[in-house]
Amino acid sequence: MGEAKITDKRWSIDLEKRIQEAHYEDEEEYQKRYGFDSESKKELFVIDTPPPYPSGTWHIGAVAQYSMIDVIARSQRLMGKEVYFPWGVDRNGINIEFTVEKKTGKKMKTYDREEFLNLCKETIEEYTVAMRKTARRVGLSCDFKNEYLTDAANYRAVTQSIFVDLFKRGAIVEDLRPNIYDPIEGTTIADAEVERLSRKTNLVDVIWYTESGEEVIISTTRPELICACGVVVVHPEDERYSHLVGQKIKLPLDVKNRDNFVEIKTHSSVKSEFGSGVLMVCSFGDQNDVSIFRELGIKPFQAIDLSGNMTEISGSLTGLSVLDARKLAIQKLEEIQRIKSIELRDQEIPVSERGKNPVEIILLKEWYVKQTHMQEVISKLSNKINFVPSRNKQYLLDWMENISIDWPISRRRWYHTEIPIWYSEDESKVIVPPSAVYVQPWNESPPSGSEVLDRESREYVGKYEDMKEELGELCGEEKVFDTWMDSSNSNLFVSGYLSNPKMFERAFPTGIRPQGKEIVRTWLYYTLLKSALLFDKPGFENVWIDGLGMDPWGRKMSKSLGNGIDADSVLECGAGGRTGSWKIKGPEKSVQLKANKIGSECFRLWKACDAQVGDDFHINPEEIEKKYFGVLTKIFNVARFASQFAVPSDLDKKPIKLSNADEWILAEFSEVNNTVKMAWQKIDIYSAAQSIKNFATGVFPSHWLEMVKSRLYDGDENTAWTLHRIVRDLLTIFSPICPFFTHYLSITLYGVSSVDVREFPEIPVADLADSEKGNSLREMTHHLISFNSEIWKAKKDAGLSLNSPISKVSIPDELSIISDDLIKMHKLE
RNA sequence: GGGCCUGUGGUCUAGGGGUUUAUGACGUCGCCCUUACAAGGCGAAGAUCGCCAGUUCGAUUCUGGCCAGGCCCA
Repeated sequence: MGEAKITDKRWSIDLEKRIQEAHYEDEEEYQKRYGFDSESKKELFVIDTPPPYPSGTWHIGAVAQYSMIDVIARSQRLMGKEVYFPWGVDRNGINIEFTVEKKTGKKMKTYDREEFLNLCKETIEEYTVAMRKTARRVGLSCDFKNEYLTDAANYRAVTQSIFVDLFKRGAIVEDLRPNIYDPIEGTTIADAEVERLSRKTNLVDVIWYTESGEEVIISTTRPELICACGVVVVHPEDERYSHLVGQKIKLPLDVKNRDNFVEIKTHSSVKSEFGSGVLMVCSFGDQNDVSIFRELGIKPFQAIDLSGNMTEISGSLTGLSVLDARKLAIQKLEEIQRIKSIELRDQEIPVSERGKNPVEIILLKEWYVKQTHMQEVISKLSNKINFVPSRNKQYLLDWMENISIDWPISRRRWYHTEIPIWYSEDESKVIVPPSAVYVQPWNESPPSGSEVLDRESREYVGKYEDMKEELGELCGEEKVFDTWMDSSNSNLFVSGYLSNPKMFERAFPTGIRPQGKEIVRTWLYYTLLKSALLFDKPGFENVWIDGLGMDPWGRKMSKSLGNGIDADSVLECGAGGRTGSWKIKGPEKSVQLKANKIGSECFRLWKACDAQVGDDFHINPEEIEKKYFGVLTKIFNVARFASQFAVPSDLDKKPIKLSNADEWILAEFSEVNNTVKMAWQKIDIYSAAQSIKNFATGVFPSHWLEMVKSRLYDGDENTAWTLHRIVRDLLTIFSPICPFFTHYLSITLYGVSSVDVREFPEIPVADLADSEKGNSLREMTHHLISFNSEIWKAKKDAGLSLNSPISKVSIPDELSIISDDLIKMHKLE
């Protein structure tokens, strides 16, 4: 026995930060530790890290989830796999465009396109820096050196190449479909940009006649859209009209190039009490019209053109603006005595956020990925994927059930990946770039190696270089991709698609997709769709779907509720002696939460132990500290205690003769070890964490250590071997959860870091693992626990201190083989 | 508004028609202090397993409805 090698009295946040900083400082060593070798002979395990979107603050729930992804990465390394844990940042999209618009007070389309892109890039870079810092602070073992950015050329090139590939195969089509459009600004807008304004509008009751001559009143605020009416609907339970269902009804105004009769059908969205209870459905008066057209499978008419004027089908209204057309339509209906009444009403009309212009839903030519035919295929392929937890697969299946239209992938925005296509002057041919080359068609000509394809048949026509002259003046596509188009090939990108075919061969399907349940319908689904379209394979071997971080009462954290908790404040709580305090709005009143020390290790331990994967979890810093910092203290002290005894020279070689007590604890530990190994295999963090915690803070220190203390003090080398062997391996199997904590202890005690172990430890006690002998030893455990309790209680009842002798105690038969140790432990006489 | 997921002491969790007077942990409350330990020990309180019906000899467990929270869609 000597001086304790571990001199710190306890784990502290300052110590944690020191270790962490050293860990990340030496890049070479870091790379050696966590880098990825695609040519390794080991099994490759690629993690499709969810690239976070930098938007200022990183949600603590997401950080918690990320720390668990790190646990997965580290545990798989420990299991001997070659793990690629990439670090990516998602930077495409409307979010950053909005941020820049807000910051500068200038709308995107008032900028020069290139200038705006540069502004976005600069701004997003600022946010990215903060995110990288938090990623390290929570201890992620990502490959930071090879950071990928979704707005970088190499990433966007993959998105574009996949587009070209799918386009050639006919899996991507152009089509006219409804979009929200601001006719004054001349741009598509997203749902998020629509505002509602109250205005006075005329509600016109128009008289229609059915084919059998029956009069039907239909109320509308949009009489100019009668020409785009595709169907007239009534509520299925409205008895007043049930006899009309199935009949045809004549449009009351003249139209051109279309049938002037439409059918009367039923739809549950009709409000019978509104007006006459009969609704004309036009393409497109509002979003409800869109969904009725879609549901009933009716082909929409294009009544309004890109400049907001009426198209040919409106007959005599052609060329008029929407407002003028409405006036004329009313006038014409009056002339033919088809107006029963006109009432001025308040109405909420959708306008564009920017121009306050009434928006229209119009048909626009956009790009779509065909997906309706793929549902069965994806469903079958997903049966080959292991979902953790399995029940969360249901989110995916339910979503796929509901898919009825193709996936629109084009957007009229800027800070996104460009759709890589040019059109020939006569629009009959398209030019696409070669694979793995990033292009900006709005800004440049096709690069060398581009191909010319027939726009309709997609057949190869020739090389761009050879055909330059005959193609005429090219028109580069100005539209960009929906950002899910980028995100949905993250697994391909990180698995080496295009960049490393040899690796891709081995690494795809990607090892695991970890993600939150809220984006199963987008990220997961679209990724599986692409993997299915491109390779007819499932995208992943495993999909790990976690719940979301909630406030201490289980509510969503949001700015408006004032119940958010900043991730950095929890990770830094306790650093430099600074405590943490959070003022949070509870359901009734504001609550002040306080904690002295948390840090990354405690935070990770909490998430691993406290929240089963898949369900939403409550985040309360006070509880994180109260429940889990003590666990760290306990394990720290076990290690500190062990550190005063010399480490036997060969921990791998079991001493020839071990005492019964030592064999017993080794039998217990080998079972824990097995449980943990199985748990890591099944990506079951919770079970691994629980069994490590229970052993390390329970039976190991309280019962075994107490029992063999005197032998340790007496210099029993075999017991010292048992002690160190268990402590060392315990730190190793614990290292995925608390890497810096275990790194520090293991380096100090054994000179080897537990985070560097690349083979799951096997306790050299095969005869004690899954054997009769082992079982009978483990059978002893509960007898021992209750016997110890009895003695401690007896001493307490007798008013004796625990280290004073006690007499007249008989050791139960079950414990006879360790009676010597028990006598010493309790000073039995 | 629609679909889906979840609902076990204050918190997290095990279980899954009767051996259940419901598992374990943390927290809480007493009492005591022992040489790694502000996770030391002993003890106590605390749950009609969200609510209501149904199936059944029997339901926390199965079915349906409702309620609450969550996610997504509109």
